[in-house]
Amino acid sequence: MQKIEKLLESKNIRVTAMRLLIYKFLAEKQIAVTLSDIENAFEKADRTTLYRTVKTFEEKDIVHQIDDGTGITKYALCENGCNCEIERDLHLHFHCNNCNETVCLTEHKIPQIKVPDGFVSENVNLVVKGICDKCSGQ
Amino acid sequence: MQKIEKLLESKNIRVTAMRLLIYKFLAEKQIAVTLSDIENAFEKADRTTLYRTVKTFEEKDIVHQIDDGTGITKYALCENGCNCEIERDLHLHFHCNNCNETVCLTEHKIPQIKVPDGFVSENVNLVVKGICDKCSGQ
DNA sequence: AATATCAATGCAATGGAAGTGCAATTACTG
DNA sequence: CAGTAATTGCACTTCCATTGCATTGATATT
Repeated sequence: MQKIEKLLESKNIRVTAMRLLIYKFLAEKQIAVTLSDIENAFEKADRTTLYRTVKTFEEKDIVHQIDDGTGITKYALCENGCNCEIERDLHLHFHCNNCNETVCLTEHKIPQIKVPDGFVSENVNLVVKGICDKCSGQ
Repeated sequence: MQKIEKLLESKNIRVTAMRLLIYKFLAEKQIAVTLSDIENAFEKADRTTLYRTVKTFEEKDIVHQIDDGTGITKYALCENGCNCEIERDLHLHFHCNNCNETVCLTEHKIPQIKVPDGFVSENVNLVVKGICDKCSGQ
């Protein structure tokens, strides 16, 4: 618990009750969550606060944004080998068409993508869609 | 010009002036366009009509949708080796962070993506971001 | 401990994109 | 040419993202 406070301090953002709660919520979830998910979990809090908290986390590389093609932005903690700061580009996400959940497959590296001459690759967003392990009955 | 009519007929959708114009517009553009782009090009026409026309094209595999991470859905014609019908999944798109344009790199194949056991991959969306050939001064 | 300062929060409102219902119009069929 | 079905235009709604401003809360200084 102290660990979260240390983390926030190391990122130079103030430690508040709200931020601790939201961080904990994200940490408990193993999947990427939408703002609505967070809203539902903290009905007492204001949407804007949650929004700005997540945005702050994003700026400070505490969470990263995921665009899984559902049209709704999702967020997930930058840990478990995510290494946003170092290789902030190689995001591999899996979106389940059945349960609609999106998970980060951080342990699976993205193969090198070749682009034509004249193009400069700075960043890769890769979303694989299909059926996740839970839904495939496995 | 007759070619477009033939195409529409072969897809079993009616040939209308609107559809011919929108198709021509998409064909002229070498990049993926948003609904707003189309709106700006056809200011006399109604948003809804344009929206539904594109949706119809999408259903009939005349255009495909692109989610390049800008949060706004883009569309591009399914030609030049796109082969939506056959391998409707292997979309490689390049989004330029400078000019904000998105192009289809259909000639560049996506390498095989491995997913963990229990996950079933049905579909892959890959967007590479960076600087395009026009903007790199090349 | 009181206060000044700046950040964080809550409320209200806005904007943009996506989507729907319905009436009017247009295209095809016989 | 009439009838049917699809297409178009208008109005409206919904949902998510975002901003302005006043208020509350936290940190630093005295």
